[in-house]
Amino acid sequence: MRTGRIVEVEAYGGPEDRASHARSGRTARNAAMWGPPGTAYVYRVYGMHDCLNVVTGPSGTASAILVRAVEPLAGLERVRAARVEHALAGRRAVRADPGAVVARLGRIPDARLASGPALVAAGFSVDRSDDGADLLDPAGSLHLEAAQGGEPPIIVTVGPRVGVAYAGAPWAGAALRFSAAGHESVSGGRGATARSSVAR
DNA sequence: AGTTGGATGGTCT
DNA sequence: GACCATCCAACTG
Repeated sequence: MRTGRIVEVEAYGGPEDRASHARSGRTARNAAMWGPPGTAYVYRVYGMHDCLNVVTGPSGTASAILVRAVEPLAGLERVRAARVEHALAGRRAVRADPGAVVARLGRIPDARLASGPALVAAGFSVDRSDDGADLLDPAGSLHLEAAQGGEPPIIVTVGPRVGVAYAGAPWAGAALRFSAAGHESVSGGRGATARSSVAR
């Protein structure tokens, strides 16, 4: 069993949101976005990375949040093993020298095993076969749970969404990215950078 | 420490 | 045929 705490998300709206996959209306790829709240929307980007979204708006509105980063809480070695498995299944160049990949992944700090949208999917073995899944079903192999409590509280930082400059104003700059301030597991390359960016 | 470019394929124009 | 809701290695300074 792998569990983790979501520490970074981005909000995407329906067809009116020029940065949303729903901007061109309903297609085969984004059909899950129009499902009921709690539906998983999993898409592939840049030809190799899968990303997990959770539908948030009512059926037919296509609102969803992208899960950008997770703090692994349990099953850490399973998460790490999934990262290795995913890497070895991927690029041909990687398969040529698997030892180096395994070594590199072995050095990743626990907190950074799922510190990016594609890393969340890799670490928790989410792929497009999960597209359309009901994340509110406690019996589902992939599902959301309420926080157990006892965790340090999160202070939320807001900012613009990543990688959507093409959308233009006001969508590109809209403050729709929400992350745990100073949290080690948020995306952004280096944990040190993420921490210092909120220092004061 | 910061920047650049390659990998890689589905989707939309 | 262009464009991506990305990641990482290999550069430069």
